Amino acid sequence: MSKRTIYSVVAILIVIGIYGYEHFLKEEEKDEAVFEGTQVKTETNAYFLPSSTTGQVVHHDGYSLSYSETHEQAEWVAYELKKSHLSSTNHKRPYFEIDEAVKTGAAHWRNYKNSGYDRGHLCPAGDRRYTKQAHDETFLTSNISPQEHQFNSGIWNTLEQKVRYWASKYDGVFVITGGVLKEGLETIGEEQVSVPKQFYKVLIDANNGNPKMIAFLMPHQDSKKPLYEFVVSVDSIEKLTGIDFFPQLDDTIENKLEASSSYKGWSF
DNA sequence: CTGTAATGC
DNA sequence: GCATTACAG
Repeated sequence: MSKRTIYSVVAILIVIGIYGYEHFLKEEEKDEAVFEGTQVKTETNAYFLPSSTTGQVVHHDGYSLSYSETHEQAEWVAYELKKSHLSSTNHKRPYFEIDEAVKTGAAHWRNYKNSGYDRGHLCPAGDRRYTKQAHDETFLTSNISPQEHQFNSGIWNTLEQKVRYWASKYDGVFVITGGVLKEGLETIGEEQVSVPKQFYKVLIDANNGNPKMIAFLMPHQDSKKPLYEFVVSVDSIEKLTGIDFFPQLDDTIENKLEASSSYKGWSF
């Protein structure tokens, strides 16, 4: 073969490659549009996604998030915890990585180094133990918030374990969680990652015809109080954060469920 | 479970 | 930077 022929073949291959790659990207986008738009709750984790106040929603395989560039962390992380997700498999802790899907640039883990605060998971690693891939995916810096170790390993951990208990008991729950982000918070690191003064968790169990919700709001400090002392209405968290939870629900149902601060139906 | 830190290559 | 080990609530 002459050099010229080889060059031609290479050129053609590159063109085919670029075309194929773009075609592939379009297919991906199309899938996602269908996924977010019309598909209902059977398989999707998009169905219960809250509104974003930042305009930057990122989807991963195991969870979705809305990233706040000003606070260098997610304003919410949302995921479904199915009963089938619960696993006792042990995985080695990987290193935290910058979430490349966050286009404004997610924070580096060095911001947390020697800050005195934990890299506190929002979507807990313990909820994604069913595969190594799902587990490791929680170690993105878009999925963490600075937390006091006493809080993280204390009452927050207790709440996360209670969520796993409910996921098992009610055959799955949908979880939305994050820190309450406001102006003027203490920050850590060069990138100024905000340290929330409160953390929230909102749950919905919609596995039968009678959906139920529960929401928790916790001060950023450990506590010996029982978990139910931290139950609040979803409405109050919406007011605090500006996030609209469950906008896809029928308004009548949404209004009724979100106004309630009762934990009837959730066994502690 | 939730994590940090020290050490060695 | 990565791997291993030790430690703490």
